[in-house]
Amino acid sequence: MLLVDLVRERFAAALNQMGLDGTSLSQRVTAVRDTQFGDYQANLAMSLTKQLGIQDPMQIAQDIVQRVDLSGLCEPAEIAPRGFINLKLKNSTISKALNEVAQSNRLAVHPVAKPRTYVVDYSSPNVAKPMHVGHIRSTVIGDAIAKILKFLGHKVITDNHLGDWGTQFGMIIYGYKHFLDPAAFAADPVPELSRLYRVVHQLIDWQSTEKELPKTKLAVEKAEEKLAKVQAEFGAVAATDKKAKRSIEDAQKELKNHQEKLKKLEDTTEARKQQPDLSSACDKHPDLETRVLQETAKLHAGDAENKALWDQFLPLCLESIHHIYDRLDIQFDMELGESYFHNRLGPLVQRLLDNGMAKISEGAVCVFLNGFEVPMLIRKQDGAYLYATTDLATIEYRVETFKPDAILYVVDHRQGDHFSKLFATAKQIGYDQLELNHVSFGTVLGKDGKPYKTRSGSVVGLEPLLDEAIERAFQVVESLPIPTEEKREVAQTVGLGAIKYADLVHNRTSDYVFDLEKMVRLDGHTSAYIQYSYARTCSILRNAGISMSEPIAPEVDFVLDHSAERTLALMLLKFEEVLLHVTNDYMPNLLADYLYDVSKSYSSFFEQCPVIKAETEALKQSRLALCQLTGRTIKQGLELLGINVVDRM
RNA sequence: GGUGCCAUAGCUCAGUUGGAUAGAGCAACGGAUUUCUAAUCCGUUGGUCGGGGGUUCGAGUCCCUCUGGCACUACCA
Repeated sequence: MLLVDLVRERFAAALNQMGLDGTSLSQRVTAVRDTQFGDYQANLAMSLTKQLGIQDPMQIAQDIVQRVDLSGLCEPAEIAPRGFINLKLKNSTISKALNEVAQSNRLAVHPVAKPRTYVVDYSSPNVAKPMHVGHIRSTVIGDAIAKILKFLGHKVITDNHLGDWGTQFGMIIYGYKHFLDPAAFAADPVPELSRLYRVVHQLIDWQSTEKELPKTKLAVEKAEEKLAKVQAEFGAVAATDKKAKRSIEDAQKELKNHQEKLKKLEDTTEARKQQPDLSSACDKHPDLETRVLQETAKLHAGDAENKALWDQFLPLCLESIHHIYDRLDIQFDMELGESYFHNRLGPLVQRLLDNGMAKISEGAVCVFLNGFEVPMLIRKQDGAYLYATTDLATIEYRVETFKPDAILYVVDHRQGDHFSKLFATAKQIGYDQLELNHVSFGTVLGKDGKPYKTRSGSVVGLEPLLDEAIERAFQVVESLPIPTEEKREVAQTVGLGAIKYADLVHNRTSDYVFDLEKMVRLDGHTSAYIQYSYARTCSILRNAGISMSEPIAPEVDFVLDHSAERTLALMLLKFEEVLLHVTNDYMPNLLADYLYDVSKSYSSFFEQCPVIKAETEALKQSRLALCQLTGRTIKQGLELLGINVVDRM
């Protein structure tokens, strides 16, 4: 049981005596914000003045404190101005709780009383496209959430819902048929497939630029005219009339937007001139986007040639992305891509038509939703199925197969609209008991505050980033007096941890600026600092001849006289609460923050409290046990974030 | 046009169901080293929490409004 709940129980009993709802009110006993006030605070009195008809919150606080029995748990409660009740745990309470943690092989984190079944859908890249920095977030956040849920005793199925059936395959199939470099393909097929993807993508981009250019020029002209008109009409009164001023500003803004777009298109046109070969290919393959869609449609329709190419390409692509997952040390329970659900789409749509859930509108099959202006399209006019169709079929499959209580989609926030419609559709067609949750996250930005791209505008590949992080870590480790082989291992662990931690420590809903230099800096708020703290716990235990895994005694009498000892001890006891808190709203950054706090508390303890040279044997035992518990907590916590530790670094 | 998200220290970011004097890291400055790992610790400087209004005993947090930014906006995924 959580320490805070022990305290709450005592308050609940006292509040019940007063004729109040103790169970719910006692939730207002929480850890203090500011440790100068103690360990816990009860913010009850000031909110009960009306209910109790007593004006003075201090008097209510008095009443509560007189009734609450904290014996054997806390020091006598103190009442502070404005009715705060401040609590301090008895050191014996902390010592007892620490012993429970020490004797437990899971740090006294209890399996949840009501385990749920979760399907966690994360990473889910399009396999034919090269993986880039944007894929880190889904992968790392999803992995951490799944591990934490599992550790808490939930049943968790992780699924990498690969994009292996979409337009991108039409693109590489088309590229393969027209732009293949056979020698390159024979030598190493995956880079050649990536190149084909990029070529086709480039040509399509150029063609849409061609189309957009005249339109945009026209739009700029129109915006200029509009601005002139508005200025003529309102210019004279703009200084005094807010509305007039606003009209002019809007017109200016509109013009600026169109001008910027035009500039971009012109730049693209200019860049195209630098590549005459590709440019002429562009002319030879007009309306490429349609051609690509046709190749995709043929694949979906079972065309023998395209299916054979797909069968040839897919294993190659999978091998390539698995190589990255191996490096990231990420495993999935399943990898059922979109292609897996292909055969379910037709029957699903037919069933929804038959039972009246879906209707045909303008030749497309739609599910009309309450609260949404536009319906969910599940089959196009041309008979092709959509992303949404696959998603519904996937829900259907998951419910049939796993009977989950919840499905989590760890996908970036730009797909929020899609998911709210998807979930509404699912609910409407009968999945109303299922928690469908879009665990969304923000965009990875470059230092310019725009989505992270290279200078030339292409996305940044994932592997070079991993290489660089590991290389930088290696440079730091270089001087350590350990074998080269071990240095490599340390660099690997530290470099990878740096990238994962930097991603996890940010609130997932925020955009964040990707700054490799900062995250591998190895000081400040980084994983290296936490890993270093772990290595220091190992070092002390090593010097004392004690193992990390075995409890050092059946029972330790923890000495908590030094404030650094006490702070560290309380920090260690918060582990379970933090994990539960993480799963409340699927926020792994709370665990990342916690581990940093543990490390800071440990560093402070390390500076001030000699362990092996402690004044007495009893003190030494107590401090050794604190080191061991710190090490175990950090190791377990980082593991739940998908980050490893090393014994020395 | 509509919908959603965001705005906190010079920079990058935290901030729990609304709680006491708003935090961390980096940067800047000043200290600590006969070391159980200095990849460390201790201290100083730094804020009208975008503006205004409201609810509340109490608002960075909830509501309204304005400003600024981003995203999404049915036959792509």
